[in-house]
Amino acid sequence: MIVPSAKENNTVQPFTRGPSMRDVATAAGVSAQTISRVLNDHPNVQESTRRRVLAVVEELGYRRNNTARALVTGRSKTIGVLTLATNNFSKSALTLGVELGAREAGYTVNAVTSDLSVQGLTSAVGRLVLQGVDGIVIAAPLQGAADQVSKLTQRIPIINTDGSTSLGERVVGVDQDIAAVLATQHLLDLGHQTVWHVAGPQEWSDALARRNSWHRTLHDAGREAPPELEGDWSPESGYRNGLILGRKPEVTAIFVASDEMAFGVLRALTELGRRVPEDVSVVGIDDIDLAAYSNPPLTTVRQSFEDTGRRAVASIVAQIANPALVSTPDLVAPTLIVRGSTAPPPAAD
Amino acid sequence: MIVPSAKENNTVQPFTRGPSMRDVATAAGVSAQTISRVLNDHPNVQESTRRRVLAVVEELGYRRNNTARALVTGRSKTIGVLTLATNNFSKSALTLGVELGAREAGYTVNAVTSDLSVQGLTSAVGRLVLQGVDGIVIAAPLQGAADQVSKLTQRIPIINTDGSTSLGERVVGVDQDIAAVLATQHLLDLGHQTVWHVAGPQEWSDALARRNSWHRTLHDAGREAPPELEGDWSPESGYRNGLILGRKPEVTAIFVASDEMAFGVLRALTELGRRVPEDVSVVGIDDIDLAAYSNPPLTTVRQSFEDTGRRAVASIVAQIANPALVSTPDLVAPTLIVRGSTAPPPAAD
DNA sequence: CGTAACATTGTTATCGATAACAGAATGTCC
DNA sequence: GGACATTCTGTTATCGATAACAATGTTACG
Repeated sequence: MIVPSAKENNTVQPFTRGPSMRDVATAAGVSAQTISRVLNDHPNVQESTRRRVLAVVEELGYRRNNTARALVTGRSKTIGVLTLATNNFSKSALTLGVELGAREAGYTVNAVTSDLSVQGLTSAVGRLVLQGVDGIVIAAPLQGAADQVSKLTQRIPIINTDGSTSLGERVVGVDQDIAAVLATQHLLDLGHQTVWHVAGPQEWSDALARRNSWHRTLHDAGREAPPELEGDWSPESGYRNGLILGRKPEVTAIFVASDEMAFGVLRALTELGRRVPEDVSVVGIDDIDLAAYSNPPLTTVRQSFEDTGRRAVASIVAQIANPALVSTPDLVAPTLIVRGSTAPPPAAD
Repeated sequence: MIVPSAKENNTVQPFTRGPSMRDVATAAGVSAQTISRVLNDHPNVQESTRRRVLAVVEELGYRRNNTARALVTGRSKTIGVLTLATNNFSKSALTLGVELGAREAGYTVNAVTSDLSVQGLTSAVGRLVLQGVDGIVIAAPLQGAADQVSKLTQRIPIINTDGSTSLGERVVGVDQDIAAVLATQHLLDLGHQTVWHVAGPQEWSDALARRNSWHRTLHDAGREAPPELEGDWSPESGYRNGLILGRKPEVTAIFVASDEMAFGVLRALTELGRRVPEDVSVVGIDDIDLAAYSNPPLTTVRQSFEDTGRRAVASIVAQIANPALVSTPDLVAPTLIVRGSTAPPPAAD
């Protein structure tokens, strides 16, 4: 698809640079420092000079070189965000929130992805550090990589949205204990004897927290907790586990650790001829955009990843401004959204 | 949530810098230039010096400062990607592809989002340019912003994944004509008299191409094209339009311009008591992860946004390496995925 | 053996901005 | 009116790397 252009560029000219601050200074008849002052809104610049400088800036189409600026200030005005290299709703919602929050705070976002390996995570963080980001939002379970990552980021504020405190770093997110209680209790309140659980990958502390909270809620209600199944967040894994659960006649209520897996569960139950919610009730977590449009519409626990991303950035920015700040975990409570996938259990025969 | 730390940091020390190339040079007893040579794999460095340098690098935990490097080389090793500030499948799949492609090519990704306004798009591109990205992938309709954007990016390779050639820039993506033909013809082949269309926002040239191709396909088959409806890519807009179409008894086949809208259509039809696919057939576009798990599973036209993202980066990287390159549009053909949402029309009464 | 070609390393200038300091002009107060 | 603060602007050094050039030492070969 790519062919050499007709007029071959003989002069090796890797790139052209635009006008520099010096060019503007010369054109405006002032020193470069004055240009810098104007552009940085420093006080003590005469109004007439300011106007003249801005006019020349406009005329030359001058744009400040942030690389040079970053070099001398030590600040890149960039925030890094690390996610897994998968495409799911929560990941992209969080990234969006980070981007929006960053923009409002005058930062841009450097996004990297990784797999779950220590090697992958470490190198992903390494890439961010190398790019000189001013702070990092991590939306992935670090696990064994925590040590190496913290070594890399000694001088950089870092925050985790996976609920993990393994790094001792700051945590921003949604209270997963509450989320699981809301889901489980909702099903119990409807009259179900017990609630089955399709958990997320247990290396995610969010998933672990949901599982534990589900278990505790059942226990507190005096119910036996059935063995839990585990998925990998994918709809396909939900489908697989749905087939297993759907074949057990005693299953009447399922709490699925993510909406995307819940879609798979719904599909499996339908294929097995078990009606939702008449025969089996299903609750998800997340409230993805599509949750209201499944058949039946999915009852779920809403957590705003976008908001989490924004709060993560806010926290990072605060710490950049004042490294002496320490913060306590910042968790917000999710809310239950009741739709059509839950109902009382079928009348006992 | 944020409180001042106990031990107040008195010395105003905004940040600490790690060891520099000079530090490594001193420790290794060579010049800084030699360090640079070793780190850049230049030839003509004696094996013993190379080893000594690498040892010192390791020992000091030295990491090269990419900002300084970028300043002098004029290359930031960063690629910018511009998307809309929404969270849909295609956007995040594309971003993921860009990230993966960039990583393989030794680049990182600077992601910005925008709304559809000229002002928003211009400033988003401006932010990327300011950050010194080496190339830009645009996944949004530029429309009126094209002029200003091209002014900003004169010196930077740019590529568009929305099928739009308004900028004269290079285009990478999926052939939307074929996509719409596949969907429409599939429904005609099943015996439907005509095919209704829920289009995407017509400012997206992809959406426009699908609409035109749908129209042409019907025309070529000698069928009357019914008036098309238009959504905004959201499931909710699909739902709204689905309610309209579902109330028309003559509607037996609907081609929806995205899977997410198709979910809304499915939901609306179900609520109206029209069975899919027995009464109405529905085809989407994209093949999102959840498409196989709707009720019924969605027949759709698969296009890999991740692949598009990768190809976009490959093209950008090629042009960075050789600015003299020109390229023709690089479109790949999508494939039809037949699932459970399509069937022959109900027997005429 | 002398010299060209090559291998290896060092020196200096530069990228484009900002910080820190310095100097000139103006204003203020007793 | 003189001492001193204040306002405005310029000069110099610096951030951390690389490019271009220079300077050695080494090898090869007629």
